Amino acid sequence: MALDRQRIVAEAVALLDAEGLDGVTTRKLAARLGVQSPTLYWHVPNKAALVTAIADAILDQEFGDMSPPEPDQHWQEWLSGLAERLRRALLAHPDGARVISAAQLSRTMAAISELAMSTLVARGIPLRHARVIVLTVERFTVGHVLEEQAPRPDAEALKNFDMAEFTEQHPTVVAAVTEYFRPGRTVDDLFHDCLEVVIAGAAVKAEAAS
Amino acid sequence: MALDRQRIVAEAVALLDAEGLDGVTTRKLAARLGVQSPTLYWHVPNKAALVTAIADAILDQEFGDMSPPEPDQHWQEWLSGLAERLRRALLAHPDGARVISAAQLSRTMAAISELAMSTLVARGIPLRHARVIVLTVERFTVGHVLEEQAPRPDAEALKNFDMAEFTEQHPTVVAAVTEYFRPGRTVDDLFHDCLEVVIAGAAVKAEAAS
DNA sequence: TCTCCCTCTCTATCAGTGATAGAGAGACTC
DNA sequence: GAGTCTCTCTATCACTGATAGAGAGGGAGA
Repeated sequence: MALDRQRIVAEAVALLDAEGLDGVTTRKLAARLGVQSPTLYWHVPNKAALVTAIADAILDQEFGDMSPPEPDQHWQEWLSGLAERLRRALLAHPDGARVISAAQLSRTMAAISELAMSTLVARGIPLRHARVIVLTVERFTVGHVLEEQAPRPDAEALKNFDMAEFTEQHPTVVAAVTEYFRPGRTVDDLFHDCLEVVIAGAAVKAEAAS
Repeated sequence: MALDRQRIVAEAVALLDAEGLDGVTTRKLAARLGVQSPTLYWHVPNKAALVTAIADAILDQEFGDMSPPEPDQHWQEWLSGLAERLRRALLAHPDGARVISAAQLSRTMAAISELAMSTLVARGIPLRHARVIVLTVERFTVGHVLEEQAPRPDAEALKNFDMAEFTEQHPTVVAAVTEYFRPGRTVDDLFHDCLEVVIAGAAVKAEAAS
């Protein structure tokens, strides 16, 4: 099969899935493609461009079809769904959030912003506020998933970690975590609750502005 | 001067300031300390631990003194100030947000969370909601600064970038950016406006819960 | 004083990284 | 058939985090 940019990126995503972002090296990627690593540089200028391409591929998988809300749908609900989809796209691959935050000038991310801002404007929200709301939702979502995907601390880090001492110094944090994750609650609920905070604020600001 | 962990971390922060996170290598750091690189491994188990230590140092610079709000201060205002301080701490060093998001089990970040959550609880907000609000503010702030500190796209990336085409495909985004950054407006204003969205949502949720 | 041990730094080396120079195979064009 | 363009190769570079193991120096106990 002929080697081209598209096949390189597809294989890079597969490598990302198998080994995480740190495992995506030019040599391993080339090996998977049955080729020597310098060959990749004929098709891709450098690794940063490759990561950006991976980011676009990841987003495209979830945002292949992007559509504005139905006329009878509240924009809050629609925007909330967009954020949930963004999170799903990032969680679908190891280090997905790191990949997106390392990407430079992602086309797909720009398309998402365009759709979201124009949708809010169409609902009568002033452009300035539309931008602020969309940026807030996007950045919160990326920040949140980044934390969700943070690697479990390695053994070396845990050796110096005294749970009893931590509990003593951070009783509220520990209580909040244990209280929050009662049986049946998941990390999805946590994101949903946090997102609700952001969306509620967006509604307040939009109301005040229009 | 004797080499110890504290001096290593201080010099690592200086190196971060001079060259950014990618410039913080064990060799360069050792050279600055007048020592060979393997020596560092006597004092620090590995590079991840070093980065975590840098993260704590960065946060400590801004959060050396942490205090709950005055009795007559609204928690919204206080929490907002906390987020502004967090942002300032991250912006004070190149790649500050990347450093914090790469840190594993930062003590200082935990202390910030503890103070914030306990403060909200003391103001009558249920523990569950206090946690959600604090996490939302923290993750939004890190996500936002991460984007603020994203490197300007390199020349290679810009070569394939057609501004006219981008403007055509993303008219709302381009219009929003140009409209937003009128003379006198800065990136600080953008963060402030986005933060207001989050805090407004927090107020709504806190009100509904208590 | 001699010896042992503990603390800390060293040299040497490893496997792996992104990237470039430049040779060369194959196909396509004039 | 000659020339050129496209793509892949080998060889190599400077650099990374990390480990093994030698050895210098000081303090403690005999």
